[in-house]
Amino acid sequence: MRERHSTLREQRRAETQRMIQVHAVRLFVERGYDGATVNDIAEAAGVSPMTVYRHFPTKEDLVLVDQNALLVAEQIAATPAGQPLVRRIGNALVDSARTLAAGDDRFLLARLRLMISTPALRARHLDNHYVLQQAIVDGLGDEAADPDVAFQAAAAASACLAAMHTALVRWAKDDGRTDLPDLIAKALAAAFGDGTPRRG
Amino acid sequence: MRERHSTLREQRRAETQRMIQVHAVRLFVERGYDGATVNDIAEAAGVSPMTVYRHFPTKEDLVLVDQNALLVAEQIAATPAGQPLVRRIGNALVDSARTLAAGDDRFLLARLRLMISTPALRARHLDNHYVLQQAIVDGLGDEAADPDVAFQAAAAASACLAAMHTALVRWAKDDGRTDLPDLIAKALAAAFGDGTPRRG
DNA sequence: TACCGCACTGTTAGTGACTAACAATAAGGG
DNA sequence: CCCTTATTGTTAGTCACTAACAGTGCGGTA
Repeated sequence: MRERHSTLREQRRAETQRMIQVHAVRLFVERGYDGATVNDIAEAAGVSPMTVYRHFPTKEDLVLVDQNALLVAEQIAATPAGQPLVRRIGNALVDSARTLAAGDDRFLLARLRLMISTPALRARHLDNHYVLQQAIVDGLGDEAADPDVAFQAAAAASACLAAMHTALVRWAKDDGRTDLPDLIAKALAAAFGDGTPRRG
Repeated sequence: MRERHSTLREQRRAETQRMIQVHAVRLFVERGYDGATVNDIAEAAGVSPMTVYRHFPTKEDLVLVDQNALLVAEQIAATPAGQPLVRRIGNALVDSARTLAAGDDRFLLARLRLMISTPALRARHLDNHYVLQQAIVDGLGDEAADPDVAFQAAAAASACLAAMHTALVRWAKDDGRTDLPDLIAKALAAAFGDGTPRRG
């Protein structure tokens, strides 16, 4: 069989991956992103440097890896096509932030702070938004069959994501005390007009 | 004297810098970004690799270096404070694009295509927008004294820049045939509402 | 239970981006 | 003409990242 594969193997793999990332973020926080080499992280995690690279293709991925990205694209594609794009995308972002903020907290915050303060990480993080934007437009499918519509959707999506990023920065600056979904809603409102996306 | 410095020295420096960048972009287009090493570029430009690094701190800068960035921030700060932020920023972006498109063309297009297709360059390019956003907010000065206003301005600015980036991508895809300022205006309209940016 | 395939890991050697430190050259100002 | 200094070249080194090969243990199979 090819399906229904390993359980113990997958567990081990996921565990070492988690361990590597935890030690990486810890060292980055302690010494700064440039102050900790991949070899340091490997040693701290008790694995070989090569193993680190097999789990995280680049050093940046040690901070950036995160699965909730594509979730947003699906969420948008699932929303009814009636409302304007910025509202649909905005609502999806706020909702996904709600589920996101429900999870961990300190670890996410530490990673986010690293992403904001380290230029290389910040750049990659913003590029992920670009990729996500493409996914959003692709997820619209037939709705964006017309190139002009696709272009408008891309513009709206990237604008929404950028506004959300501003909220993330603010959230990190406030040490996670403020409500993230609310903050995102405020950022969207500031960019697109009062009360446009969402309410309540 | 420290001021009113060199003329010949500055000319030589600017010339070698331009030469390095021209050869770099040419080689990147020919062989791809990863296909041309900094040593290759140095050899092509007839300088030592170290000289390349002194003019362009990173390999990415060989494509990204561009002075029209800060121009936008000044342009926005110069606009009257009456209208809403997205409109002011949008107008400034359209205007700066107008002056930008008046200059060269093929070289700019080649660089832009590299920035879009190469993940590392695309990431850095987007990060430049982040830096520019900060500059825009700082340029508002007293207007953004209130943290909440500054936050809203940041959200609006980043959203505008993201929309502009979408226009740049489209422009590059159209091989520069369409009118860039017009395309940016369309992207802003798609994101922020029909007609000229914003209302209410 | 014994066997075999494959996922995971470690080791080694290498490339390429980037830095630090020192020496040589040439432009600018007095 | 002399002194300062900006610019460049050279060397040696660090670090992120890759390719290739070998060892080990899990997973299914006979």
